[in-house]
Order: sequence, then structure tokens, then C-alpha cells
Amino acid sequence: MPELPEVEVVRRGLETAVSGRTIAAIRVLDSRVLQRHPGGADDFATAGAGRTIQAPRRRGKYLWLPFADGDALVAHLGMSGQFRVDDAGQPLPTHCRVVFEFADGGPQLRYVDQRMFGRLWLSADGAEGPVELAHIAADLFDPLLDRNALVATIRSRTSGIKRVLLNQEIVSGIGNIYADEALWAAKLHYETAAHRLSPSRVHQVLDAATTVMTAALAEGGTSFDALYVNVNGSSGYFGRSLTVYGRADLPCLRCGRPLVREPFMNRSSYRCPRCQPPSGVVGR
DNA sequence: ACTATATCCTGTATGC
DNA sequence: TGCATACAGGATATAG
Repeated sequence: MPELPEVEVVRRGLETAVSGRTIAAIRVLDSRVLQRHPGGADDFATAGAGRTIQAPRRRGKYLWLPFADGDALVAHLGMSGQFRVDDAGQPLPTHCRVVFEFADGGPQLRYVDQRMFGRLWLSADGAEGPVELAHIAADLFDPLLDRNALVATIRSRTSGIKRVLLNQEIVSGIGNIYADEALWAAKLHYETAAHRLSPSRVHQVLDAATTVMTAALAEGGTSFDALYVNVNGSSGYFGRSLTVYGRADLPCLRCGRPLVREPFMNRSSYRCPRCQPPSGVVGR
């Protein structure tokens, strides 16, 4: 699922494919993708035409395409959103929801989304940072991130550490996969109360998250089930490198004990029962 | 202010 | 073969 590294791969692909190009027309094939656009689908298509795209930017899992006039197109890929760049003559992919045509007649930009959790919208004056993203915290790759302040914020929370890592208002970009990978690397149980962690332990798990996401980015992102692809339609290879996520019953790569999958927040958490035992759990 | 849970959405896999 | 259920999970609304 697209987390920070996957979104960054998409951002880089868009930077090459659409920077400097002017949108000629937008075709909306499924308006649900635009339910976050204030004027709805028709307004999105009308208002988006004629805009010239500048270098795409990202915070956490959000992308935005700044326009030369100061507005922006904001995108969140949800679980299964993809941007594809294809020649107009190519057949539309299954689940294609929005098509962007360009004034230069070159390849189209297509937004594809099977599970329909992704959203696109136009943000007035959003080029330097959409106001709708004001609540999204800096991510671990942000040069302006205040790491010590982040550690203090994390340590002020009583929730389990994984909930805190997944809270995009505290630190953005981390999703279920990289949270589990970071917690395994830091040998922490996901329910360990954040306020019971020492500053160095919090630094350790943040360092682990940074390391695993850096490695994933270098391999073009994680592809777990082919729903995530770059703008060319090819998958990342990092799925081969995951140490715990999706490896229930397989041996821990550190100690050999079978890994476990447990229900967590209507999804799953994976951990090693020996390396990541319950300790300092919320409510205990 | 903080915490926790339900909800949205659809294709695939699994069980009976 | 067909039907039902579980599962994937990010962000938000809502309840506590």
C-alpha cells in the first residue's frame, strides 16, 4: 500500500512526466474520486483545464502538483491509487477514474484506483502547501523536521507506539507496513505505551523507520500485491526485503521463532513473539 | 485534548 | 459450483 517511499517514487515519476506541461482537458470517469473537491467533479474538470504543472511535491503520503498560478492539484492515493503515464492511443487501464490530457498532445496522465480510497482535489493557493494538509505533520525525510520535538511529542502520548507512529498528525508517511518493520528492527511490541519509552528508544524506532523507508525507496518501493506501481506501471522490489510484514508463521530472521499476525485497528500487526514481547503495554 | 473505533471501497482468497 | 466471509488498510467522523 502506498506509504512514504511508494508515494515518493510516484512523485519522482510525475516530476519527469508532467512538470512544465499544461493541462488541456480533464475527463472524469468516476466522480467519487473527487468528492473532496469543493465544487465536485464538473468543477474539477473545468477548473483544472489550462493549468501549467510545476515540480510535484510531497508531505507524508500526500502529493501535490503546484500550478504556475499558485493553486495546486492535491492527491492522496489511498490504498490502491496509481498515476499512470500512457500515450493517448493506449487503452484505458481497468479502474481508470480520471484522465488528464495535455496541450502538447503528449502522453496522458491517468488516475487509476481499484478500491477507491484515493482522492484528488484542487486547492486554491495550494502551490506552496495546501491548507487542507495543515494538520499533516512533517515526515521523517523532511529537512525541517525537528527530531527532538517529535520525540517529545511521541513520549507525551499514552497510546501504544504503533498507533502513534500511524498518526499522521504526529509524524506523517508511516503506514502499517513500515510501522511493523520499524518496530521489529527496534524490538518493540506494537502496544508498548509511548510515554513509557525512553528518548533513546524513541529515537531508535524513528531511526529504524527512516532506514527501512530509505531502503525501500532505493528499490523503487514495496509491492505487496501489484496494486502499487510507479507511473510506468512496474512494481517495486522491496517486498522481497520485508522482514516481518506479511510473514506470519515464517521464522523470525533474527531468532528463528515463528512470527505472528494479530488483529490491530481493523487490520493486522506482525511481530516476533520472542524479540517483541509485550512490555509496558497500554493499560498495564 | 486525547483516545479508540466504525466506516468507506472492491477484488481476491478461502471455507463450507 | 455457488455463496458467504475474511482480508487488504489510510483517513476521517464520531463517540467516549
